[in-house]
Amino acid sequence: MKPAYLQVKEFIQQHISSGEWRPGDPVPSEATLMQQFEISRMTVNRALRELNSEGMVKRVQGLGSFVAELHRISSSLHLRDIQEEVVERGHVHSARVLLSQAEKASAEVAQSLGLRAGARVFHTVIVHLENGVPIQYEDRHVNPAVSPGYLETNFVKTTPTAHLLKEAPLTEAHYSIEACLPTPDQARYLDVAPHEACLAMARRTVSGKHVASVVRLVYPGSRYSFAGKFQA
Amino acid sequence: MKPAYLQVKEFIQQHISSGEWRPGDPVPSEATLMQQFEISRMTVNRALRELNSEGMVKRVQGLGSFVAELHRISSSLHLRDIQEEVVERGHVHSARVLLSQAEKASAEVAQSLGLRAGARVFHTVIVHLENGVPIQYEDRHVNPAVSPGYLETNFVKTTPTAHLLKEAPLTEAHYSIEACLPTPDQARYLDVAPHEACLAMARRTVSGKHVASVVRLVYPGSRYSFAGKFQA
DNA sequence: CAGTGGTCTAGACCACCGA
DNA sequence: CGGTGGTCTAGACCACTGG
Repeated sequence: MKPAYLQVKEFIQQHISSGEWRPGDPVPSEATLMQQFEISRMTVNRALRELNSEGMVKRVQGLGSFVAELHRISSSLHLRDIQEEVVERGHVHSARVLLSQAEKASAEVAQSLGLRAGARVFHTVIVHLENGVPIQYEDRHVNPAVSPGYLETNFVKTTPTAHLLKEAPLTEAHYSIEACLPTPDQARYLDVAPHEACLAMARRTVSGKHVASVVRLVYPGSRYSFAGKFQA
Repeated sequence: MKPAYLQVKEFIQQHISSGEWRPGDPVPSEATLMQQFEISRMTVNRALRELNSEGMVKRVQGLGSFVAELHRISSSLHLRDIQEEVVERGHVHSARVLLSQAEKASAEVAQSLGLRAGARVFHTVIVHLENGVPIQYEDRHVNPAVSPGYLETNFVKTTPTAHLLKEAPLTEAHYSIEACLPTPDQARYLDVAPHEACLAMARRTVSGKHVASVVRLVYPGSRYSFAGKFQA
């Protein structure tokens, strides 16, 4: 037997996704559902509370519960480690380190990392391969305050993403996905034509009070896509 | 005074994001937190249950609650109507209908829509503009069973997305984001150079038992990006 | 076995809304 | 005012885990 709160949830979801209850329509009140299902109010409350936090219904104190506007169908992207992703597909991950050094930050990099221009930062450029085929060009700048030992890491065995996640639990990350043409360097190391469209993700990760790292990930357009599922 | 369940949530979140409790570490049990906060078990349970559904902790019956692995930081993309999006930015949306007709489905389209090859489908191609500048080329095929009156819609005033959302509440949608070069047609109507990289989203929307629509949305790489925030 | 989370109840008090 | 949701309690029974 399914839990009572789940039965209530499914009952309501069914009426919504069948189109019988339209966005804006009132959902039966807690009192009504209590009687209908012969269960306690806490149980009904849980069902409605969860539907609310899932964006399925909207609740207003003193007024009632209503079917939510349905544009709110959403998807969750996850911040994944490229190595983990490749291994999960049953393939072999390898990496080629093109650069790994300390530098003085340019104005732009300093700004993104929340440091003053000219501050010492770590810079790595790594190409990730799946079964020997290049799939990601990773150009990363790291805040030394967050990971002092960053450059001593063996980036063939562990990725910067994995290392930084372990070093500094991150609290948030901003990203932007865009299309671009590869730079000559990127084209060479990703093994794509100079005019082939590429997918790029720019990402800034924050750990506590510090910006941990800024990175530009470039993927060959012909060999990579972000896929997912929106779900009600 | 903040609700007790929220205080417990924040207490735990603080210990996690400060790095004091690492991924895999056990979180205090319900019984412990009951005593510590002098509140009932239901309240503690709610706090932990919500943290669990938010991906912050992982709970195992019979074992305990643990700090979740932090790769699970995620972002929520929303399925938005382009018109709504433009208006929200305080700009003017307009549209140019390049094609709007019934057709016999090609094998590929029929497959995506879950119909037999040669079945009658609706096909629209529309360019969306923001303040007169083209930003999206929308090539869409619609299942007539889901929206029989689709072609009678005035697509200058309302978008296919808005119309379909209203017509058929959707239950899920699959998407894939990739980089591509524009076709000659797309380049012309989006007003981009033939070699400029573009961003494309392929999307298949499902309403109940039917596939409602398949669409390919092409954006000029220089004028559009998907941005967002991962959050713990 | 003892400890954990999963679920549920019957009642309670409060804040908010509209009439 | 009555109806709504927001929160909380003290207890209960169950299923699962480990030793």
